[in-house]
Amino acid sequence: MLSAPLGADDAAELARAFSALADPVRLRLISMLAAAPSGEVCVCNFVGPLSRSQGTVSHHLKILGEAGLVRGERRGKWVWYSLDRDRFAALRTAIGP
Amino acid sequence: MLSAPLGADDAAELARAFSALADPVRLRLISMLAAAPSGEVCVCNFVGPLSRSQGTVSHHLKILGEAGLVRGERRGKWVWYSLDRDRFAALRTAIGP
DNA sequence: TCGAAGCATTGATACCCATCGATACTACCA
DNA sequence: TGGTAGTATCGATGGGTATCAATGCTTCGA
Repeated sequence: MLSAPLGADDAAELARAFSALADPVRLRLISMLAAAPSGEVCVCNFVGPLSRSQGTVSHHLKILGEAGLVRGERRGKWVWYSLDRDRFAALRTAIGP
Repeated sequence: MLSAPLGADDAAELARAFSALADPVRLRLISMLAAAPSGEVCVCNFVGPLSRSQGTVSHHLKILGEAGLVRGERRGKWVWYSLDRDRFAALRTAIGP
């Protein structure tokens, strides 16, 4: 983006990606995932620290998943989420040299 | 963000910055500024290519300015806008290693 | 001094989204 | 086969925002 003009379609797609980062709850979800030693956090471990209902947390995780920033894996009753660091790298180059 | 947990206040501030990038019109404003040889573009040169009213363009430039991503300088009847590349570098490190 | 051009601001409107409570779905266990 | 716990989805609601037309403000030239 910082090195070439942007068409309307490309701009819309990139805007959707940044929209996923434009919420404090989602940024905290990401930072908690980044700080987890195992790289994974189960949904039940998000609800308390974020002071949001379980439904709201699930909603945010879905948005991050649709943006390709996180992915979830079901193991038994729990769903464990982790970051897709390649996706973050791609976004970083979009606003970088 | 990818290397440390995020408090509620820090998350809110970072979310405001990404909110400024979460709009296709603003992303195109940024890319037009980045592509300009002189690094500057006057407001009147944004209106046509973006297919938005002058008031709407001014609105978006204000939001980008409040986010610290662009700044405007009045010269005569015209206001010339340019990027703050340091601000972009700061955002880049927020989502990177 | 007056008019015109460039830009910013305002008020109104339509649309999107974060949030919650309630409910449905899935997996495990007795 | 129920019952329970974890997760996802749904419907409703309040707040935010992109957009435009209209208006106000600033600067320059006649």
